[in-house]
Order: sequence, then structure tokens, then C-alpha cells
Amino acid sequence: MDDTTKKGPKKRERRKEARPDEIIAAAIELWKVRGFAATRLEDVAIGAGVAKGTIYRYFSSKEALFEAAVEARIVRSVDQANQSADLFEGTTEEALLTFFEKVRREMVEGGSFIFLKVLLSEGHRFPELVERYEATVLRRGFDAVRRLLLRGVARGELKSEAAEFDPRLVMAPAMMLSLWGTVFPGVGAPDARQLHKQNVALLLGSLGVE
Amino acid sequence: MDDTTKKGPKKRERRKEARPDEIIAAAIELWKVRGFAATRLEDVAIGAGVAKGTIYRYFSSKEALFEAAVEARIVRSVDQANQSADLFEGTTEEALLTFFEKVRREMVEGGSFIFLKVLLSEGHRFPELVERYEATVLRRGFDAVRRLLLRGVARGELKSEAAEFDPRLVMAPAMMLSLWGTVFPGVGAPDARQLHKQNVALLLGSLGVE
Amino acid sequence: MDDTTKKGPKKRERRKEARPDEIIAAAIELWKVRGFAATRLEDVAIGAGVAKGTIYRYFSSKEALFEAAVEARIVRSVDQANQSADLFEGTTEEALLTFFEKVRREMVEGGSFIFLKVLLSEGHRFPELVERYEATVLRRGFDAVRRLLLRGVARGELKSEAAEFDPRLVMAPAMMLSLWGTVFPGVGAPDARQLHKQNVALLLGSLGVE
Amino acid sequence: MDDTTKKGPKKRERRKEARPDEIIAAAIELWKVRGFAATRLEDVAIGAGVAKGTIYRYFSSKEALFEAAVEARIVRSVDQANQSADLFEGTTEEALLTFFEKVRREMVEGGSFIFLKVLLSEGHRFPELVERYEATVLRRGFDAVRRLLLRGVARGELKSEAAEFDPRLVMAPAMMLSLWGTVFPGVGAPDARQLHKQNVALLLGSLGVE
DNA sequence: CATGAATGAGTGTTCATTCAT
DNA sequence: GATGAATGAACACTCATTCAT
Repeated sequence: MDDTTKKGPKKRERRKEARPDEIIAAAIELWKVRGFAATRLEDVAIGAGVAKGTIYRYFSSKEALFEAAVEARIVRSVDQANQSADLFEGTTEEALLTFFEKVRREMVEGGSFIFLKVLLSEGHRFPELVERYEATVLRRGFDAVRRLLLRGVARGELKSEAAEFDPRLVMAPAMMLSLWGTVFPGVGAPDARQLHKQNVALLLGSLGVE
Repeated sequence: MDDTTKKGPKKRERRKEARPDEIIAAAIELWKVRGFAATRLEDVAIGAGVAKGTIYRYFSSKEALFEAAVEARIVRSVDQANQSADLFEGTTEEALLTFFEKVRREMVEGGSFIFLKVLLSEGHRFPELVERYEATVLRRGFDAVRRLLLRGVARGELKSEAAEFDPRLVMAPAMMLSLWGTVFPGVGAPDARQLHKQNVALLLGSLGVE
Repeated sequence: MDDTTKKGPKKRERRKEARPDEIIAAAIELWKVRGFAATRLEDVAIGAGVAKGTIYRYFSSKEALFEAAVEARIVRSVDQANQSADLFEGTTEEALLTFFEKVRREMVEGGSFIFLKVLLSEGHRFPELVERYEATVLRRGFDAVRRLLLRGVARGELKSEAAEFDPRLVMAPAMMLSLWGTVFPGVGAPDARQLHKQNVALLLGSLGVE
Repeated sequence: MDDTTKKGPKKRERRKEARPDEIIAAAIELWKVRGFAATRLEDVAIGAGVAKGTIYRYFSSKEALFEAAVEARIVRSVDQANQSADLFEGTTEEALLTFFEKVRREMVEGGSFIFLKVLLSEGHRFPELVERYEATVLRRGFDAVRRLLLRGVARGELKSEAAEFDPRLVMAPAMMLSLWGTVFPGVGAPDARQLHKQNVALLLGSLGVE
């Protein structure tokens, strides 16, 4: 017990700092398959290779762990979205398609869908988090889309009225399809790319120049 | 034992037959505000003005109550959707707008959003119900939309390619906006009608003739 | 409901009087297979072809029903036992064998084993009934055996010391075997008659003259 | 993770290892007086000086606790019985008397009667346990008796036909008397030793040489 | 700091008993 | 009297959280 301090103190330090992330990663992995409510903190502990009590050293409660997980992933999500929208070089058509694909990948493969699900069904328990998610994920996502539309107008690819188009309508299909796909096997999942293309075509058909 | 086929045995039972519906109504009302998991069966009982045990006379478990509630509401939802699509007399533009409004009203005001939420976050506990919901609500909703698009083509209001357009893309925004609106105050709720109009404009702009 | 008073008032009266017995019979039949605690009063009602509430017209509680069942069967048991012992004409050997067989039949086929089982495991709930059962079933059974032994001495078939032999030792094997047989498939049931014979041989071998 | 194989990890656990036994002991003590069904798990917890939840750390259900209790006591019972039969040095008369006394002590004072009672009245809920009890307690008890009879024949104390005598008939009185004694105050308990003597006399009178 | 045994409030479910019809 | 819908006390079991080691 006390003999472990001999070898390398850095080693332990390093692991210690990684702990919260490992716990969050394990938690998300379990939440993805079992859902938030049905996943016991003990399972998270086992999944992260730590003891139950250890989780409480880093997160004051199950909800706090969830909030921390959202925070940890939100940064990535937002950055991804912004990169797609702002640093993209290609046509608006490609940009939109890439954006939809990013949303899908982040939601489905990255597991972010679990955050949205929990907030949708148990949002009442996380009032601040709901606000924060709305402001940081949704609003920023919408803003990214808006900038993308404006860029399209600026590039002469979209009609000027596209600047007024509500970004929520652009994002909704990609998100709804991702959510459906995680529960309803026959709806949304397999041909996601095809649907995204059709959605882009729809947008360009209506908002595109000529 | 076999003598029960007398005159009118329904008389006395008719009043009692309302009980299950009252319980379901009370349950949905509570689920809407507190969510499914956070609503105790005792609260449902109080809400319905009965004792806890009474619920078990009609529903064998909390999950069975949920399934019964879905069944009870599904019929209405599907009928609504079909009416919108099939019996509608006006233009496709009006038909789409009406359809979106029906979806929104059913989801938000009718409270059907709670079913979707629960299935999204706890679908694992209701495998058959997930299938049933997908087949009865989602698939039929998509079919109604498809028929609506075909009707538009037949009426010469939509390009022939509209017949191939994926109905999921038409429904997704209306559903996603409804879901968002129940949790994120600033997203989706207040100006729903405006968004639906813009969505219809988008569809017609791309799929409409001329 | 009110139209049934037309036909024969005697018919209903007669059935009314039979009700308690029918209920008791149905109860015992269920207790035999499911046990006392695991049998719901509703099952008894269904088995007896009456409504749950009707049981309470005749028996004030589940325990009262049990007590009444014991009383109803006790009379028969005791009479059977007394007949075996007192009215028997044959040898003591035959008398003992007949007696053991009566005990077994009453216990196993008649279902009396359920009374003993309940009193053994839940006797605390029925203090007066325990006393009554002890006095009416056990003690009288012992007395019947004692008289049987005395008769054997008088007939010159048993040594005089048999008059002092404790009847409990005579009865115990027959009862224990019956109890075992109702739960442990391999112990006691199939070859009961053979065991009774061996038990009689044992008794006569030790207590028999010559 | 794999470093747990250090010096003495048993030290800390040894104290905790007593918990299951303490819980079993408390449970049996309560079952003896109140019966199995009527004893709430919370009472067991209080009796063992732990919280309700602690019981579930060691036993997955009330029934599992019962099964564990049977297992824990079965070993002792069987060992006792075997010792009596095999390692005994004295005459068959003494051996039988000692054996009966062991049975009685184990059943009445050791509290094993509660296992038999529960299995008799609620055996349906424990099908495997019934089998196990039959095979481990009853059958082995019978075998011990059989060996005891064979030993008596070998020692020239019993007639050769004693080898064929059914051990169930030897055990039944001791067990039945123990069971009776736990419920019916006037039957069996006080003069148990006297009855055992008479039973031995009966057996030797019939099966004994000369 | 890490551990995991211990805690106990909370809830779904059962079922004997009551009582309006 | 009979019915069976309604009641509500009782209890097994779960799991987030705490804390002695």
C-alpha cells in the first residue's frame, strides 16, 4: 500500500491526471449502449478500471459526471463544426455535405447523441446544462450554418435570400436522422450519406443560384 | 358461471371502463412535465384520483402502462396524419403546411413527444414497442408524406422527381423542432408556424413546378 | 340481477348452504399444490366459482378460512382414526397396517398434510388452532393408537409392556413419511405400503408375544 | 490493476469475511421464532447489526440467503451424522441413541428444523434446493443409519436381516418428534431422551440378536 | 489518494380486505 | 346476498452516495 511510492512518481501523476478523462470515456461508452439512467456508476467504475469511490474524487455526483462529459465533448463538437464552416475551401454544396457528415459522425459514432437524448428526456434535472447545451452546441451549430450560408451568398452560389434562411431547418434533418438511427433500426441509419445528399440537393435546388 | 349472458351487463361497467383512460391521461400529463422515469406510479395514481393498487388492475406494470398509453395515442396520431394527407382538398403547399402543423400539435400539445423521448432514451427496455412505434407511427407517417408528394405530382404541382424524394427529409424538421421546443426554450417553439412555412417554401422551391 | 329470484328459491338456498364447503374444498385443492401462503384468496374464489367478496361472507379472513378448513377436516380425520382403532375386527397386525394406511391416505390423498405443514411453519399465527390441532388431531390419534395397543394386549397378541409403549413412536413414521413424500420425490412416496409393513413387523417383532 | 498480489491482502478482508456468517446466524435466529415468510429482510439486517442493503452485497435475494443458510448448516449436519455413525466406538444401542440425540440437537437447538419446515411448506419456490437437501441431508442421513445397522450386524449385535431394514423408518421418529416439538408444546419436546430410548429398545427388541 | 464495504432513502409491486352498487 | 373494483399497508430490492481503512 505504502510501498508503491518507490518507483516513479511521475507515472502515477500522469495517470492521475488522465483519470477524469478515462472515467468520462468509459461512462460515454456505457451510456451509448445502455442509456444514462440504466448505467450504474459501478459499471462506469469497472469500465474505467477504478473503484466506485474514485469517481467521486473527480465528480461530485452522477449528474456532475454527465455535465462534465458534455463539457468535455462540447468543445470538440463546436470546434469541428466551426472548422467545417469556416475553414472549408470547396463549394457550398461540398461544405454542406461535409457539415452534415460531421454532425452525423459526431452524433452517432462520437456518441454525442446520448447527450441530446438525456437532455431531451431528463432535461428538467439539468436546467443550467440545458441552457449551456443550447447556447454552446445548438446555437453555435446554427451560427456555423448561418456563416456557411452567408459564405455561399458571398461566393455567388446561393441566392441572397439564403442569408435569411433559418439554420435550424438546415440542421434538423441531420440531427433527427442521427437520433432515429440510434433506436429505430430501419429508419435513418444505413443510407445516411444518400439522405444528406438529397438534403443538400433540396437546399441548393431552392436556395441555389440559377 | 355461464349465466352471465343476460340482458345488459355493459351498463354497470361503462363507468368503470373510463378508468384506464383516466389513468393514461393522468400519466401522460405528468410524464410531459416530469418525464417518464422521474414520475412515480403513486403520482400517477394521485393524478388520476385513484389508489396505487388500482393502476395494477388495468396495467400489469409501469412499462405496460407506457405501452398502453402509446397504443392509445398512436391510433389518433396515425389517423390524423392520414386524414391530412388523404382527405385534404387544397394545394400541396397548404397540405404540407397543415401536415406539419398536425405533427407539431400532436407532438407538443397532444404530448406525443413524450413517447418519442422515452423510446429514444430507454428504447432498450421496450424492444417490441420500438418496432411497433417505428412501423405504426414513423413508417405510416412517412407513407402519408409520400402519398402527399405523389398527389402533388399528380396535380401538376410538383416535379415528377418529387415522387422519389425521401419522406424522412420532409418529416424530420417538423419532429426535430417539436422535440427541441419541449426542452430548449429558445429553439423552435415560439415561431413554429413561421419555420414550417419556410420549410414548405424550401420544398416547393426545389420540388415545385416552374 | 334481480330476475334470478323467479325460478326456485330452494335451489339458491341449497347452494348457499353448500358455499362454505365448496370454498373450503377449492381452497384445500389449491393449497395442496401451491401451498397456503402462495395461494391468493382470489384463486380460491375462482376455484370455488364465487367472487372474492363472497368468501368474506363466510370467513372473516384468510386465516379464518384455514381454521375452518382444519375444523371441517379434523372431524373426518378423527372419526377415521377412531374407527380404525375401535371398530376393527382383525388381528393387531392388520389393525396397525390399516391404521397406517388410513393416516397416509388422509394425509396425502385427503390433503391433510397441508394443515400440518402450515401449522409447522406458521403456527405462530394460529395459537389457538395449534392447541386445538394438538388436542383434536394429534392427541386423539395417539389415543387411538394406545387403545389399539391395549386391545392387542387384551387379545394376547402383544406383550403387556406394549400398554406402556408411547403411541407417538407408532404414529411418527407414518406421518413423517407422508410429509416427506409431498416434497421430496425420492423419499417415502412410492413404496409407502412396504414401509408400513416393515414398521408393523418392527413393532410386532419387539412388542409381539413370542 | 495487476499489482494487487502484494504482501498480505487478506488482513483487511478477514474481518469482513465474517459478515455473511453473521447475517446467516441472525437470519436463522429470527426464522426460528417468527418463521421464514414472516421475517422481513430488514429485521434480519437489524438483527445482524447491518443495513438492509448490506445483505444484498452477500446474498442476491431473500431466497438466496435461505439457500446459503442451508448450505452453511448442511455441512455441519452431515458431518455430525457421519461422525456419529462411523467413528463411534460403543455398542449399537449407544450408537443409535447418540445418533438420535444428534439429530434432535441439530434440529431443535441448532435450528435446522427451520430448513425442513420451509422446504416442506414452500418447497415449490426452491426446486433445486429441495433436490440438494434430499440428496445431501436426507439421503446421507439414511446412509449413515444404514452403515450403523451394518456395523451392528458385523459386530454381532443385530440380526442379519437388519441390513435390509429401511433407514427411513429409523430416522423418521427422531425427525418427526423434533418437528412436533417446535410447535406443539405438549408433544415430543420435554421427554425426548426417554422417547429415543424407547425407540432404540424397539429397534433392538426386533432387530437385536437373541 | 484509492478502495469497496456499508448505507438507507426511494419505488415498483402484491394481495388481503373493504364497500358501493 | 353477491359482486369485483378499489384500497393501501407492507415488503423486496436498487443504487447513488459516504467513509473507515
